[in-house]
Amino acid sequence: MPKRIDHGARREEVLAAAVRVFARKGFAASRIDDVAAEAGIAKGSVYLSFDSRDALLKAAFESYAALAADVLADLGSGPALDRLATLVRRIVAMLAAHPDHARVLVDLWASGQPLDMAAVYRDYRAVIENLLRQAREEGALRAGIGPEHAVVVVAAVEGCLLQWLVDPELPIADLAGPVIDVCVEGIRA
Amino acid sequence: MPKRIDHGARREEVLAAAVRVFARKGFAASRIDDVAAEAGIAKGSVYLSFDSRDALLKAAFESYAALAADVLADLGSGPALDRLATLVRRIVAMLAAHPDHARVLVDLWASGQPLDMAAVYRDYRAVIENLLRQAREEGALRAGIGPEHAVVVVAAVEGCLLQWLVDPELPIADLAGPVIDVCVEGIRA
Amino acid sequence: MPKRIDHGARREEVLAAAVRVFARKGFAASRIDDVAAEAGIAKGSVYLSFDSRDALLKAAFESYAALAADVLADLGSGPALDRLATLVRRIVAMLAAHPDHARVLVDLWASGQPLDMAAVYRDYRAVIENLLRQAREEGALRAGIGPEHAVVVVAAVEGCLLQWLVDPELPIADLAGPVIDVCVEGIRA
Amino acid sequence: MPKRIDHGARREEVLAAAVRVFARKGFAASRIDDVAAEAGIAKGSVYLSFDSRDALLKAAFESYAALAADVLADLGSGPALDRLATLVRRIVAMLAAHPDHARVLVDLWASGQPLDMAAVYRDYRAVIENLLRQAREEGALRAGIGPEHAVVVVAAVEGCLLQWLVDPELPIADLAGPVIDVCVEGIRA
DNA sequence: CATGAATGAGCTTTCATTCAT
DNA sequence: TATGAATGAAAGCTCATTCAT
Repeated sequence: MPKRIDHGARREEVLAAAVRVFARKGFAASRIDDVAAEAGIAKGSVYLSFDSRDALLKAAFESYAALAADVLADLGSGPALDRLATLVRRIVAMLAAHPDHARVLVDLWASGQPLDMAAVYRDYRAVIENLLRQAREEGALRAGIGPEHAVVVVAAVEGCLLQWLVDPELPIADLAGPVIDVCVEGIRA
Repeated sequence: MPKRIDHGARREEVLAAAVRVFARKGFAASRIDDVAAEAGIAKGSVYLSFDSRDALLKAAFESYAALAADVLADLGSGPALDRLATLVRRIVAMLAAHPDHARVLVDLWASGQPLDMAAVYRDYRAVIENLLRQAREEGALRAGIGPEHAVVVVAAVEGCLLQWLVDPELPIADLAGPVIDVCVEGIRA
Repeated sequence: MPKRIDHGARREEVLAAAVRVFARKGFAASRIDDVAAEAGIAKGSVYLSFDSRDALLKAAFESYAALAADVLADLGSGPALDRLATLVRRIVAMLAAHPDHARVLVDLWASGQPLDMAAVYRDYRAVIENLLRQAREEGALRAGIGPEHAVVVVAAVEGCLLQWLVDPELPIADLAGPVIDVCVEGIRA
Repeated sequence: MPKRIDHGARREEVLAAAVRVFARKGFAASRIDDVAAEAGIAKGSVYLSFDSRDALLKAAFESYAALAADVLADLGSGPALDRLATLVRRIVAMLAAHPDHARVLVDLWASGQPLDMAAVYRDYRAVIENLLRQAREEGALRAGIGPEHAVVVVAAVEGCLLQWLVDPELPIADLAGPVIDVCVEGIRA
């Protein structure tokens, strides 16, 4: 077997395999053997890239967090509520484009502490709070709506994700529109 | 330990203990020993009430589903959107009143087992679709909003729940208001 | 529930139930619950008649040993080889008449020490050695045959039993004839 | 512990250890731990070679069946009854040479599992039926004796085995002679 | 580096036995 | 006496992790 040139690349391959496996059977039912088989390497070799089974889940988390951070960054210019609509569309598109990562989210939610999911949602809300603050300054916001409603916008998107995860029949990709109808158009002045 | 008279009552006690344990450490990390200790009985005695560890999770699911069904039933009379607001308030109140059951939800979402969470959300959406249909008939609905936005309303509530589960700092009990602001008032004609 | 008058009778009932259960599923797979259910009493009540699960097997052994002893006793009068033939017929008839007891024999054979199966076969051989000794005195025995062939006669019968136990298709009841052909007629002078 | 090259060899070692343990304490009382200790490996390692405890018993059965098949094959030429005598001698020699395998036989008899001991004895009888048929054609058989007496010959051997298993004092190795006296010489014309 | 045999802690589940009623 | 809920010691099996090759 040839020696590995790029440790990082192998790590990515293994992680990708792990995410596929976790998505397929759930983290709890996923064995290191499964991940190794999916990656096409030996069980022990998984440990060359990751310290433990939990480290794989942590990496999957970080991988998702990076995806999410990408989406949250650089929303362009224009009216704040337009940027909010763009944000919603992008998140939904991202989830639909990475169904395996999305599926792993339930395991991340369920996995106790050491994964700072709270921070992910805190950042998420912070971005939207900012948009709402700007929309308020632009006078674009209906009375009674303010940054404190960011949690509801996040909820609408993540709640759609959740329903899709629980019931794959639900067409996640088509849900950006309805969410925007309610959470963007519904709060417009 | 004395003889039990009521098998059903003991079953409820064990289930309640299990739900507390699952809420505290997550289902994956919960041992039958933990449940037994929490219930104050011997490990083997858990099996007098439940066939297996998985059966405990299933029972927790059913227990939650019953709670949810209660909330969905009997929304009173009055304008449909008022009933929708009531529904949202009730669900949030129910979740806040049963934080342990709520915490177990992530395990139910993550559980690969045949728990039919999908049906729970399907029923949930169906109730709201009806309310939206009635609101439409009452002429209470803004243009562009219809039964197909039920998924967003469910999402807003479940998404708040999710954020709370992931970050217990978030005051779930205070979130009914914001959700109603957006998802009820925001869709009003 | 009425109180028991006759402890011994209840003991017999339980033992009979146990023998049926052991015959049906083998001792290893037989649970105290099974025996209790078969006897129509509660699990704990089995312990009123027997000290332990092993005690049931021991009792089954003693029960069989008594059956066997009965057959060996009182073979009537007449030429020794005729009595030997009678003995063989009786043993086979006894086994065929008590298939449950017979089936339990394999568990008795397999069950290690504290059951003195060795003594049963020792007694068995002793009786036949006596018959062969008498046959010899009667001049009824072929040259080269003597009391030391008792083990073979016992073997022929028990070997038939064994084949029947392993393969219930085999008609045990019809096997006395062939055994006598070989083991009685075959050793006649 | 170093890496194993030959999986099959390790399997044989574990099986041999298992047979020794089963012979010593009986299958019912044999723990996987015991087998592992006897084999000098860790408990979990037993499962690298065998799927379950029952699989060990099945393998022991197959191992014995192979031994038995060897003995039944290739009885040489010569008069059928001489070959029958050879067969008896060989079986007894085989049993005496493999006392552990022989001891496990009672567990195989008692095992409720689908081990098809019946087939072993069926084959066994078929071989002897053939020999008796040939003896008949050779005119070597006493009147009244025929292939239907094969069961008795098998019984005589297996019955000796049984008595030895139940009472190890009995000198199995010396029993071929008496069996032949009765079951071969006794049926000769 | 890569491998996969070996390990053994840990977990679920079973069930003989006890004993309060 | 009769009951069966309660117990808890066992035991089978799994699988993350290690490490000799």
